[in-house]
Formats: sequence, structure tokens, C-alpha cells
Amino acid sequence: MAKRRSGVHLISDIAQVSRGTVDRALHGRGGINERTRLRILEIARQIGYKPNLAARALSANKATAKIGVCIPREIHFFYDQLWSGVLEEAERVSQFGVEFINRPIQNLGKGDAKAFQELMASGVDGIILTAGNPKKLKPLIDKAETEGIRVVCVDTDASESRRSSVVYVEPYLSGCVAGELLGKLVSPGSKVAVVAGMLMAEDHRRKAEGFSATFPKHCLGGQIAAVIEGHEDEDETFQKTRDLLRRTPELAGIYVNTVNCLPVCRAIEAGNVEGKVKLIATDLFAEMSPYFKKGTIAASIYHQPHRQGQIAVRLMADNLISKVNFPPTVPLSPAVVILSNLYLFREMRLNESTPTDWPDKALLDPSDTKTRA
Amino acid sequence: MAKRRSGVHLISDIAQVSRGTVDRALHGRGGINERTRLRILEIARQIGYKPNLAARALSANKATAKIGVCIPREIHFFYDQLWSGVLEEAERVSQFGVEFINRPIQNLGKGDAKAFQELMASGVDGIILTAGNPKKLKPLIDKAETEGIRVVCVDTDASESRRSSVVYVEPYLSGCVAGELLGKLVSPGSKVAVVAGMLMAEDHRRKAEGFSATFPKHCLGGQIAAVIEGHEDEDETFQKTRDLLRRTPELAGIYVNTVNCLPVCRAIEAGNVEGKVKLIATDLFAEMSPYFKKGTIAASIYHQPHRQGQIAVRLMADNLISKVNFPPTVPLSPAVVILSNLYLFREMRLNESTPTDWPDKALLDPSDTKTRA
DNA sequence: CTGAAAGCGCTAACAA
DNA sequence: TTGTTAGCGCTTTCAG
Repeated sequence: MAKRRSGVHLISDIAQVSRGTVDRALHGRGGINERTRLRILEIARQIGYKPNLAARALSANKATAKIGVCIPREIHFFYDQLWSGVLEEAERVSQFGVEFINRPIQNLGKGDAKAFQELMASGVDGIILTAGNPKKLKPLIDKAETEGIRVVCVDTDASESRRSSVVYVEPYLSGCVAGELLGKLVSPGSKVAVVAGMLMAEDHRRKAEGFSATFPKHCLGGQIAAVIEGHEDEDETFQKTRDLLRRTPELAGIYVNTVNCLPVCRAIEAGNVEGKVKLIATDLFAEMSPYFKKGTIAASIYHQPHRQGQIAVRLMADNLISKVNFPPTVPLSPAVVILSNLYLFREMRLNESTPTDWPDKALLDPSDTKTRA
Repeated sequence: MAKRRSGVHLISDIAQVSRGTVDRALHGRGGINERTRLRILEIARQIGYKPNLAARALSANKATAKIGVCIPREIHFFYDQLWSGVLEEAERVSQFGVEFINRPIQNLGKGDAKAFQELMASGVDGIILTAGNPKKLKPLIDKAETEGIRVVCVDTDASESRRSSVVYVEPYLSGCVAGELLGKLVSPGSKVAVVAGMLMAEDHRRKAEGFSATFPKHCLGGQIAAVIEGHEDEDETFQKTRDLLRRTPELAGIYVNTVNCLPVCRAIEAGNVEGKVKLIATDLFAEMSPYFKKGTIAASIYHQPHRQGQIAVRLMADNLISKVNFPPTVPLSPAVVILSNLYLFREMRLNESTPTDWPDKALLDPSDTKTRA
């Protein structure tokens, strides 16, 4: 009596060929008669053949796929979270024979072209990157995709390029959410302002546009009194905000579309208008906490980098391992953080150590006393 | 020259024992000398031994772990999403030899005790369930845990029980978020109301409590004019809301803490106070969409069931497969849904088919034309 | 063009 | 108490 078989073995039994032949058919490898190939494929389809990934990973006994990761180290909190999402998920899929090559760059847009090229040269099958400088990266990304290296952008898109997918919070949408919220928080006819990093930056500009388009729809007769650029400089941002508040005493709200909200908070407090001027911030890090508590920050639009990292890795791994198609984009909704839910965000837990050693990192802390076996 | 080995083989080489012995030591199986056991464990620790899960899954060639899932089918949208999160993640971990037994129950709290007991009897290693009736389930859950069957609650907790973990949006917190938002949306001194299903239900009561505690903190002199119960009945909810609006013409906001927000929307429109009365809803489903667009619903507090399902499965699988400890609770932040980000939520995509066949279900639609190979 | 066989790391059944 | 061995499903290499 024949043993109960499955997988390749089953197919080979049915087709009356050897497993080697089945394998050749399944993988489109050469050296096989076209007719037997089709016959085998048909059988596979009929019995709904699905490869056993565990067996495959085991058999290969080496990386089945290599994924390069090119993400900034700085700014701390945000990219720390992005990295931790990436590494956490990388840990999981590594079980399936996926290898990761981490090429952190110092800052967004700094040295990413070089890192990207190095990754391409090192024979990766896919690259996950934050496209800080889309124009410069476009030709490289296109080249990679032409060579069959799949590219997934995370957090920052290179929309013009041929990247396979992107996982991000669309900046325009982010601005819309801020605009709608602020529009609902202030009374009709209010004047509000936008504090950007630099409007030159695509990202900041689109956030500002989304905000400007949406705010008036939710605040009858509301208007945007000013859009100022802080150039990510603490003093400049503080001064400009201070001036703005003096110049426009009736100002009812501010939207800060960059990570740099602390100087704005300080300017608001210096002007004694905490709570009176509703502040919508962007991103989330521990130092913001007191300003939430004092009511200086009404809400923050948070892009959930940890989740983005997770998803990006999953997309890439699923495609490389199981040929799962890429969605062209994975647009995430930002989280709306307010005082009530603030403490739930891992970013607020200061005691969590930030990774210092690259590229390896202990991911799970088994000594965590708050868990139970 | 010795071959480059790894894993159990390496340990056996170093310890000068057979792989069988190593296996016995590693698994705490009996029939092994205590001293050699400790010696092997020490070596394993030193070389940082980590089992190859692929090999393990392959070797076992049968379910290494069995997870039972006991979640309602109804109410449609919410539990559909919870199921899809569970099934999606189940698909992934099934590669590691985890088997799932799905025992959908018709409604929350209906027949869950029976389903739970059946699952226990069927030899599962863990159960994921929505504890609709914590009091009734507590002894069962405790019994399961005593027998070594791990229980993870999802969406609805049985906090008194000895369940290993819970993945949920804390109802009190959910109410707080609603309270803070509404407090910020209405002007100082406003009167608002809460529409609950039935305050008897722990879940609804805690949401109402969270709301009541938080709203006044964010709305100076604000007060909660009424708390009404709709008992999940459309007509009753509509009528009571209608009456409320007539009785309290100055009402500035309503918080609906149950899924049943449509009759409230209709009552608001019947009273011609759309936009004037700010409505904070709970949950999310396609029929709410027009009310967002018309401005009748200002925001909704959404518990993200899909994500909850994913996380619950991961927790359970990680523990069963890799002995990763359970966090005692996984409190998630609800998503704040407003018009701007509404379209990003999968719940809004009506065209997605809802699962009709249980317990199996096709998870990925490879014919999706919006994806690229 | 096709078949046969080895081996990935682990578990379990059987021998010693 | 310990060692040996077969085999999970797949890939790959070498023979035919």
C-alpha cells in the first residue's frame, strides 16, 4: 500500500515522474520536455500544490533571499522606531531563510545613494529604503528594478520611480488630518498658522498643502494667517513663532508639520497662550509628554514608524519568499495622539533602551519581568 | 577534517554525546543523567543555541501546536475584521506547524461557554476568545490555564480570570479619548450626552465612565446632561435621541459608545442639528460613510479589530512555538477616524467580500489587479 | 531530457 | 542512561 504523500512527492507519484522532474517543472528550470512540464503544472494546479516553506528554507540552508535595508539612524525617536519595526519583523522572517543587510545612514538623504549602490552590489534581492532624496535616487531605484531587485520605500516615497511599493503616511493626508482636527478645534473665523521645516522639502510642502486645503472646510471663515519656516533650527523656530504670536494676537491655532515642535511649545508658553492657541504637532517623542499634560499640545499626528517598518519587511519578504504581489502603495492613516491615549504609545516609554549597536540588536528582552511564561 | 556543523549537531560534537542526548537535555525529557543534562544546557547557552524552527516544523510533520479560536460571527463588520486579522496571521504561522480550529459563535456571549469547552476537549494548546460573558467564562478559563491551555482574550477581556493575556482597546480609555475629543470640539460650558447600548454591559459602562471622567477636564464648565440607553434597538435609540434633542435644544455633543450610531445620526438629521451637535461615534462600517461626509459624525473611535486579531494570534503562536512570554495585557490605542482619513480604513471598502464559509477561507486574492508581481 | 540520491536540522522510535 | 537511525518536503548534484 502506497504511503500517504504530499507536496512534490504526491505530484511525482501522480505524474509518474521523479521528484527532480517535478521540481524542474515547478521552477521553470530548463532541461525538461515542454509537454511533461505542462502536464506536471496542471497536476500541481489541480491538487492545489503549495510548497512547504519550512522544508524549502531547511533545504536551501542558506539565505533564500537577501533584503537590504537603508534607513537613517537620526532623528532619534522616529527612525529608532522604524528600525525596531524592521528588525522585529526581520527576526521573524529570518526563519524562512531571509537574510538582512542593514545599511543605516546617518541622516535622511545623506549618503543614501552610496548605501543603495553598495546594497545593489552586494547581491540583494530587495531593498527597503527611506527615499530622502527622490530625484537623486530615482535612477538608482529604476536601475535596481530593471535588474530584478525589488525596491520598497518606507516612510518617504520616491513616487516618480519604479519602486515596487511604498509604505507610508501620505504627507498630504497627514496635513489634511491636521487641518480637519484644527478646523474643528477652533471657532469659526479663526486665524491659524503653519510652522514648517522648510517648504522646499516635498514632504513638508505637501503637508502644508493638505492642511491649507482642509482647514477652511472645517472652520467656517477660517484663514491661514501665516506659514513660517523654522529650517529645523531651534532658535529660529522659537523666534519666528514668538514674533508670529506677537504680530497676530488673535491667532487660534498652530500646525507644526515637522518633528521640531518643542521650540514652538516654548514660544507658546513664553507668550502665555497655552491652551488658547491650539497646537497640532507631528510625530511623537518623550520630550513632548509634558506639553501634552499641560495642554500646550492639543494633539499630534503620528506616523507610526514601528508599524511602517513591520509592514515594509512583510511586503518584501512575502514577495521574495512566496511571490505575493506588491500593492502599489500601502497608505497608512496617522495616529491621532492626544493626552488620553498618549501613554499607550511605546515612544513615550523612556526606559526602553535605544539601539546603539548596529546592525545587530537584541530584539526581545526575555528578562522583562512584566511578562509571564 | 570535521564538517562545519550547527545546532544540535554542533552541541553534540562539543559535548561528545549523541544528538539524541542533546535533544533530551534541551527538552527536559527524562532518561538522562542530571550532570550531562546540565553540561549540555551550559554548552547550548554558551554557543547561543537557537532551534531552527523550519527544521522543527518539518520534522514534526504535524501540528506542533493547536490553537482554538472562539470569536463571534456577528456583528458583521467588526467581527469580520477581527476574523480576517486572525485568519491572515494564522495563515502565516501555519507554516510553522501551528494548526487552527475555528469555532465561530453566532453572537458575542452566545454559546461561547460551550464552544470553549469543545475546544478544550479537542486538545488545543491555546484558545483565543472574545470573553463576552466574563463571569460565566472565568471558571472555564481558569480551568484551561490550570491544564496548561493558554488563553488569550481579544477585544473583550475577562480580567478577573487567569487568562495569559488580552489584546484590546481598554473601554475606559476608549471613553476617555471620546471625552477628550468632544471636550475640545465644543465650547466651554457645553452640555453633552452619552448614548449607550445598555449600561449593564461592563464594556458600555466603562466607556461611559471614561467619557464622563474626561470630558469635563477638556471642556471648562461642561456637563453631561444625559446618559441614555438604546438597548441596541434602532427605533428606541432613534426615539430617545430625538426626545433628548427636543428636551435639550442647547445640546452641543453626543457620544455614542456602541456600534449602533445610525439611528442617532438619523435623529440628529431629523432635528436639523447636523454639525451643530458634534457626534462622536464608536466603531466603523460602510454605512457610516455618508454621515461622515455630511458632517453629521465628527469622529469615530475605532478599535481596529483586524489588528487585534493579528496581534492575538502572534502572541499565542510566539508563545507556543518559541516560548515567548505573554505580556499581561496589550492595550491598544483606538484609531481616531475623521473625514480626512476615513477612506484609508479597509472597513470602508464595501467591495471586499465578507467571508461566508467557515472555518476555511481564501486569504489572499492573487487576481487582485491592483498589485504587481 | 529524466531519475536517483544526498542532505538541510530536528524529532522520535528503537537499540544497546 | 545513551546512541543510532529514519524521515519530514524540498533542492541540488550527479548519473543515466
